[in-house]
Amino acid sequence: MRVLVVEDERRMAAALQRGLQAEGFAVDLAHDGEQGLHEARHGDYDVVVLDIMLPKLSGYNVCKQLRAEENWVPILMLSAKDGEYDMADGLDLGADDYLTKPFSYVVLVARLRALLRRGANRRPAVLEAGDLSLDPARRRVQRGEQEVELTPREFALLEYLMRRRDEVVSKSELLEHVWDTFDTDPNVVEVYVGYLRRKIDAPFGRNALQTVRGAGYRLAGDGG
Amino acid sequence: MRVLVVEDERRMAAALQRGLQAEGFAVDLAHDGEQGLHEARHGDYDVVVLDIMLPKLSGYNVCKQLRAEENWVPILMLSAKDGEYDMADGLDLGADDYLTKPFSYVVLVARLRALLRRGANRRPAVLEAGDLSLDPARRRVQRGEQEVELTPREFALLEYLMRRRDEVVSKSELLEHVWDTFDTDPNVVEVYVGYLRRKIDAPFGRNALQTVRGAGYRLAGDGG
DNA sequence: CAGCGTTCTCAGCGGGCTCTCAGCGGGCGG
DNA sequence: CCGCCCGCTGAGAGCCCGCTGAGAACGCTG
Repeated sequence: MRVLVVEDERRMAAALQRGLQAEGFAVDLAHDGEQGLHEARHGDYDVVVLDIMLPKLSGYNVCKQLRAEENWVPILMLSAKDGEYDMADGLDLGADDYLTKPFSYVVLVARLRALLRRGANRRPAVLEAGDLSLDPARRRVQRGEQEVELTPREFALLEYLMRRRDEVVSKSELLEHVWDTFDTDPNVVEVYVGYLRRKIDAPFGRNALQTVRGAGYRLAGDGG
Repeated sequence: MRVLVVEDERRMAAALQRGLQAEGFAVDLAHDGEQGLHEARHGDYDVVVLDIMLPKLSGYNVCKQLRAEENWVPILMLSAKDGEYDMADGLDLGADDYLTKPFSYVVLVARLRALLRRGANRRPAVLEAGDLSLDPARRRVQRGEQEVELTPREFALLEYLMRRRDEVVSKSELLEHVWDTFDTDPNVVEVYVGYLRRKIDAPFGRNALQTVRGAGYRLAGDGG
């Protein structure tokens, strides 16, 4: 199991490395946020231990950045007891667990194993675009706190557009991937886009579902 | 899988060659920047391992040059620990990954495989000419931070000109590739060039879309 | 069988987009 | 200096694209 430890305090980093190697992990170190982000991107790790207070780029931002890139490597965050960051924020940003310094190796190792066991790369179920969220597993759509009811076809259409958010998707692509046909009248897409707009945009005065004349539709990544 | 290793230190180069061959790669060597650039251009490699400190032409410049020529072969950069170049600059210039010396074969090979897996030749989605940018997937055009709205025909015309930036493109070529006809009145091209100028040049006091009397049009690579 | 929800078709309409045309201006050659 | 030709532009006609309301077909449930 490959572990990346991102920690600027040399003594702490070295201690973690020794301790984890003794537990049978392959441990690499990064000593600042930028380096940590880079290693996490390219190093193919099973789990990342990420200090919050780091030079150049905070652990907070490293985590945010990774998740924004759809990188779902499990992250365990470390924080000093009275850090300026609230750990709850860390979890909101996509960390999977956290520990407050000081902590014991035993606890750290136990948490790491728990993360690994829980199944790595469990990408969050929900797709998001601004305050618009869609949960494929639960088949739920929300605009902010407000739940929105969709028919199966509407749901499939929105899901596909959200997976490709910010891209322009042509009607023929939608027919192929949502309707599973290609020689149908594209008007049916227009009709369903209209239905969706009346449910997720119009009631909220928003404009997430944009028409790109002559090209297709685009779901705005910021939710309109 | 063909790998080009550009490295001036003979011993290091030979060691890399042996190590990578043992992993099943076909390895070619270049011993300075100029030679490396030449090989990378013509050798049809799947990935390039590029040292930064090189005689004649730095790896830094080799990378920059290749990207300027729209060559998107994956590049992994190597640097001495305290090199004068910041690795972040390397990534800005279009390298895909980097390693700091000393490194282990295991890590190098893992990174190479990651690069290859990630899908080589992932050309950047956006076309650029100075501060003018066009993103085909998102169907977006920007002059600096300002977004510009284009109709489908205007967009297609600008996309074609940007793909051939700095070249003079004749009206008949434009009719063929943008309008998909050849016996139409070329005046329609003049009309649309006029539309484009009013959207991407005039409001910004720029002059990207240049007329070459008797020959056609040229889109200035620096955005005018 | 009735009632309901969902999907899809159809036709009309409104407007943006495309293209044509004619007139004008300026560069260039004679 | 004159005239021609190339390219630019404003106006406008027609068309095509996308939106919408209505309703038919279908399946599911009670």
